[in-house]
Amino acid sequence: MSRQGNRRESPLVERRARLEDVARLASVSPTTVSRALRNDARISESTRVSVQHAANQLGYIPDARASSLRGRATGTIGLLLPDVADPMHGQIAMAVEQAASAQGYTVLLANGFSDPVQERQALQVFAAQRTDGIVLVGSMLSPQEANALVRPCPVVLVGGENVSLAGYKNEPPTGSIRVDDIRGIEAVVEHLRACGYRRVAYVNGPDLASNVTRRDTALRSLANAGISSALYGYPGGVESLGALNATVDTMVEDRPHALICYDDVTALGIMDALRSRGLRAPDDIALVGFDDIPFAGVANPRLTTVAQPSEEVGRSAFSMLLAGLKTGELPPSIMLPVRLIVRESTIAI
Amino acid sequence: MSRQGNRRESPLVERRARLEDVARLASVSPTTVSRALRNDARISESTRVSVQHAANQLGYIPDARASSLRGRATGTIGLLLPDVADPMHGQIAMAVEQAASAQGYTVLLANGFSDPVQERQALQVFAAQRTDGIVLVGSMLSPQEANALVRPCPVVLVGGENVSLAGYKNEPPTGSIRVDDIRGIEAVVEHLRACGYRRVAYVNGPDLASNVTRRDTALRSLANAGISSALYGYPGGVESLGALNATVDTMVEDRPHALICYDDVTALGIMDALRSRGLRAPDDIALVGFDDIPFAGVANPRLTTVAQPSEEVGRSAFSMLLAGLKTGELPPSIMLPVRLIVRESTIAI
DNA sequence: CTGAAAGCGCTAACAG
DNA sequence: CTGTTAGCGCTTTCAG
Repeated sequence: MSRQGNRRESPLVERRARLEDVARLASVSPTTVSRALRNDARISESTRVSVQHAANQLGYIPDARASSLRGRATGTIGLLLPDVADPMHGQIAMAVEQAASAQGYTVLLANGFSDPVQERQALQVFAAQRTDGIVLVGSMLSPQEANALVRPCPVVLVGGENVSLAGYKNEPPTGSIRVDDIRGIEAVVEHLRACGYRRVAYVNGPDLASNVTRRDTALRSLANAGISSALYGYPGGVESLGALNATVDTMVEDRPHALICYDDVTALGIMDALRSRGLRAPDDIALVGFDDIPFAGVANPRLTTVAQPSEEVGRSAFSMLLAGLKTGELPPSIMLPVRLIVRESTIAI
Repeated sequence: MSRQGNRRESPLVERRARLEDVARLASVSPTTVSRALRNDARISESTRVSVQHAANQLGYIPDARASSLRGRATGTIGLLLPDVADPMHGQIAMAVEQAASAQGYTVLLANGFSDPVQERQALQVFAAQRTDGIVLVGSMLSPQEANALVRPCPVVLVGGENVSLAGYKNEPPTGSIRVDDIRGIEAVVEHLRACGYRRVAYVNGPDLASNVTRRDTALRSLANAGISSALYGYPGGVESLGALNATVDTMVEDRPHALICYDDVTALGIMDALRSRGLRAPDDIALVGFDDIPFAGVANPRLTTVAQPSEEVGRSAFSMLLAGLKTGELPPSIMLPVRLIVRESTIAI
């Protein structure tokens, strides 16, 4: 009975079946069981059936850790994003998980909360778990640091890197996915110009590449269009929808004609704060968001925004990772298109 | 050099450092390294320091699979919910992950999409990964089946079980978390009664315990209050916000005074559909939701709803699981309180 | 305080 | 077509 002979035969605490238990029940060797269960070609049909039967009878579920230890891959990927509770990130997470599980991969999830310390910890955990690959969304870490932390595990970057100075300009040529923030904002500015707004402000987001790109593009395009511009501070994420007061008070004084907000969550929060002060979009101040989260379309007024294909971002991230896993090299970076959706929060004046 | 002697000394492909590499560099045995790195009490300070140094130098990250294989626990938990992209589930997921990682646990995420087949697969994956415990949110499976699939892994149930006939009445006395749907809906009905609405309808949700409880309670309370009631079909989740037309057309004909919706997502979708038809809450039809997702408070009109403590649900789920892991027995089931939040979508008539 | 040896559950060589 | 043997990287007895 091999090395297992000293194991208790009638354990008081329920024990999971092992390969050897199945082997014994089916009267074959563990190797044969292993092969039969994985549909190895060189196992006879009759053996396979009896092994399957024995396995079912015992409720045998192979230990993924043990097999990955001997084999190569773990069949797991790590997903690190700022906050799954955020609508945009939630959609990306959903899509990544869906794509991954369709290919037999399991997703380890971690929230970084835009905190470099927490992000590093999460990456270390992924490394310790030996994930086959990692999807990193909206990280505060430089691609270099992230890669170094988990090397040689491939990492796909979504939404660019931390922005210190010109850091965001030299994006990696490979394994990175971003959305066309520049064209999106350019379309917004053109739309606002066509509407006739002469004083427009940008409402800042967190220190991520996407925000910097959107802000810089907005300010530049506005200048090019001869529209006067201003900049407001970041009022906080989805958590603090009611805590925008300081920023909004300033707006009420300045009374810009239109606001380009970093994202929809920000725009919706401001829309509400404005309403509390008796102001309504688009009549008093026009409002534009970014992302097109599901609630943007049912806000009142419905929010004009730049739609980004969040689910496709998630799917692409996983398939890029999968390609990297198979070929040993990550595919070239891609830029996903966005689309201006004009709704009710902007109007020609 | 022990059994590793046959390994390539200069691997072309970068290799992760192993315990043995650290041991060699620090001139101690692997055992000592293992103990030093885990701060075992019986290692001298000097040894510990030099081992730490060697480990850092090599960028050593212990293999969690290997250590869990020899030891007992994997330090992972499985989280299965219908859809992380849903605001409510996203918040729960966030809270579970946050609580888990604070205790050194890693979360495996899976979306079940309210599909029993996908839920079973996900649970099998968790079992294969040997998660220490599982948090099951809004599952379609019976607690019995779920437990059987992953036994002996403890599972905490959130939001009750599949509902076939009276199935939801005998909830497990242990390891289960739910919110007080009954009191929530009773408060809603009382509020609507006080407002003076005489014809109220309930808008159905998916076949989950929470929906059945809310619906049954609504219908019963309405009858008790002498208010005429009706029932509308489930118009779909967050995905199909624009696809409520059939249901809404019926409403426009029937013209109930108020609608109690299964959840906020439903209510917000209906609010928008009503607006498309020129009807506005609360003047034409009053609207009540459930959950108090972040966007409920910034809708226009702001949505009257029953607030449930989603993040606390997530935290409680994890701490209940943790307690179960430590004591070997899941704590008694708990019921979390809810709170009616009256906003603008209902008003006294 | 430290080390040698024996596995955790499984799969990948090698035989036959 | 099937079985035997040796580990995957780590921790844990059991000896010093």
